[in-house]
Amino acid sequence: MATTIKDVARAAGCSVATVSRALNGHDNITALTRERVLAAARDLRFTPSQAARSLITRRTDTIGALLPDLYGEYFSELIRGIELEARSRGLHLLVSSSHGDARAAAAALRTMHGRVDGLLVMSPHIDTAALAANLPHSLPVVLINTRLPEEGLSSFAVDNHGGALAMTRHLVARGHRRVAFIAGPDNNYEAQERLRGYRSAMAELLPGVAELVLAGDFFEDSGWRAGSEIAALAQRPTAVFCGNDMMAIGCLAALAEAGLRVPQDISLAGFDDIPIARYLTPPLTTVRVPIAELGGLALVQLASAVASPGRSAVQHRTLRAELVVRQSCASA
Amino acid sequence: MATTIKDVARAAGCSVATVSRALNGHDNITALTRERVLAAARDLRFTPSQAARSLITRRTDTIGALLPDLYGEYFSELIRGIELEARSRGLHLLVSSSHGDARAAAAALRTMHGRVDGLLVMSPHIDTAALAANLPHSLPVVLINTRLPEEGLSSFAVDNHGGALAMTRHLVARGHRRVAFIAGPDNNYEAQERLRGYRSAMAELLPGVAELVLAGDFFEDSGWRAGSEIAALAQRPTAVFCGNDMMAIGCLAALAEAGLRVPQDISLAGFDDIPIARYLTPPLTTVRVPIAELGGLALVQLASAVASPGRSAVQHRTLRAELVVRQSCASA
DNA sequence: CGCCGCCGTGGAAACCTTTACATCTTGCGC
DNA sequence: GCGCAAGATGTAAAGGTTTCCACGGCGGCG
Repeated sequence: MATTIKDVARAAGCSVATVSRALNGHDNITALTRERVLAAARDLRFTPSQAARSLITRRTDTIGALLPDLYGEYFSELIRGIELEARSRGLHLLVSSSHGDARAAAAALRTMHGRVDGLLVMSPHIDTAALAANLPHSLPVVLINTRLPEEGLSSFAVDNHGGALAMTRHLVARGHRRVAFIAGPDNNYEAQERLRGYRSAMAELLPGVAELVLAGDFFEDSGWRAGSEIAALAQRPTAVFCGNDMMAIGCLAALAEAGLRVPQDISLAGFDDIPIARYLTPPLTTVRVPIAELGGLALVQLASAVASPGRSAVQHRTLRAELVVRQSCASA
Repeated sequence: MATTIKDVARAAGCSVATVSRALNGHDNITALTRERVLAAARDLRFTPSQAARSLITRRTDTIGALLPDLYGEYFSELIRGIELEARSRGLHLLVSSSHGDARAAAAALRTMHGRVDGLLVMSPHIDTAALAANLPHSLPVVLINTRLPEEGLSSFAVDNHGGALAMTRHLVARGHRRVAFIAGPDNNYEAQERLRGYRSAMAELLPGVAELVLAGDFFEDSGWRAGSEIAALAQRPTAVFCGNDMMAIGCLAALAEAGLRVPQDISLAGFDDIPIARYLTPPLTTVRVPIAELGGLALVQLASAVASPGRSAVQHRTLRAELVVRQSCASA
């Protein structure tokens, strides 16, 4: 970055102001001058210092995404949706993961401040106090699947409760009475909502029938462990509803290993409809969550808030989660 | 960002220089003064303007990652490996995807310049001319799985050829003679190397036996299409080696749909060992590529180059790709 | 008891760009 | 042909931080 706008000005034989105007496509400039400047800039391989530029323009053309993790298909999809919209708007993407830790999230939030024009925050961790305390109030923020008492912030979420309700109803409607649920992390808002959906449906449709909830953490491994546990149960459930697809994948492997056929011996359902869900054997019955769309929508909202501060209305949207019936569930 | 270092100085009753020193942990400052400054900064919720800071320090504490895509388990793993190391070094991560287009990659490279201290570039697209022309020579760059004539750049790669060789040999050793290969994109360097490995092994071990190469693009869909094609073949191969795991997943689904059992009726192998490979039914025999490690190593090298420019030696490393035998392959 | 040196602090320059404002040129209308 | 307006270009300030240099005070050593 040895070459600055001054060098270009000297080479083109004009002032730095003219160079700036030529490079930024202002129109009050002669075609000839512009050409000379562009040529000089090209020759010198000049790229403006973003630091100096954003110091004066107060824009970074970058948005920050704070996600709980960057691992697995779910976040991969989310990032894809975000990046796609960001790219089409000429915005850069700064990613950071909090690893489920609210404190780490708060720290990341602080260091992002000043590097980005806006923030996309997904923090399903239920301890949102630290988060709220560190949300910059000078920056547009859009929340994704995050429960925050804060009012003034736009938020996009998925109807986790409704989705879990629908899936549980579906299983019960197909004759299952012993339906197990593999839960996500305790302190995770989305996991709680899905669990709540399962419980509502069970209480509603099968009053008196005991729930069966196994612990999990949204990763494959925990699904595998829960699956093994289920396979060894004396009173084995006829259907297993996993809190997300990743755990369903692990569970499926454990069930197969235990000699159980899905769906003939036991039905299996997931949640999220990650891209590979349809390619499992058997293809997984799950709840479709428009992950990429979720990220895209959030970015669009954020971009508009960044573009016209104060003029873009706060928006709360809950995306529908719809049942996707494939072949991993049979009638009991 | 209304509050600046001046405000803090006024509140703490000292000069901006002192505030700067206190905040940056310099030691030539009284404990009392430091405490006063920190308190003032906390009260005012002060965060330094990164733009101003990096304008003078010439550092952004950010590294850019230019990847072909952000989709799927492979890149998810790669990003995870990168982010983990970046986070532990206090570096931020700016991601961008080129969608396999060399021109887009070049453009992204240009706009990243000035926003980052160093660049991690993965561009398996074989048309590297545009890429090379746009690589900033003022910034440390580390290449991942990218073939570039450029000498002075550190690079990390995976032994795609060796891995494909080993897998093909494994299949032949188990008695397979009709081994199909589902290739990746034509213009992709990694895909080419894997194909070359398959061809070398076939020519070496089964001279005179025809190769069977089907087109693919590294995504599930293409694996599915190739799988359907294979299932319908009169002279059906006894083993299918997929250029990556994603296509293997698609292929597996297609084979199952056609009523073929894996591995009893047909063997299936993949490449990459993405996290879910072991959870497929049957667990996928594949070639383990240390994806996260690859990203991590590249970042470590880049970070050291950034920290001490000119002092860090150029490094070329090829990571071994090792066979992982699971249950998707049987003897012919 | 006096001087030297060190430590803590303040002032100001430097980083590089954008943009408001000033200045100059040129063309057009009267 | 002169004046005015509009358009092109230059000058300089501003943006917020870090750091070099200078300055003042205090302690230790002679």
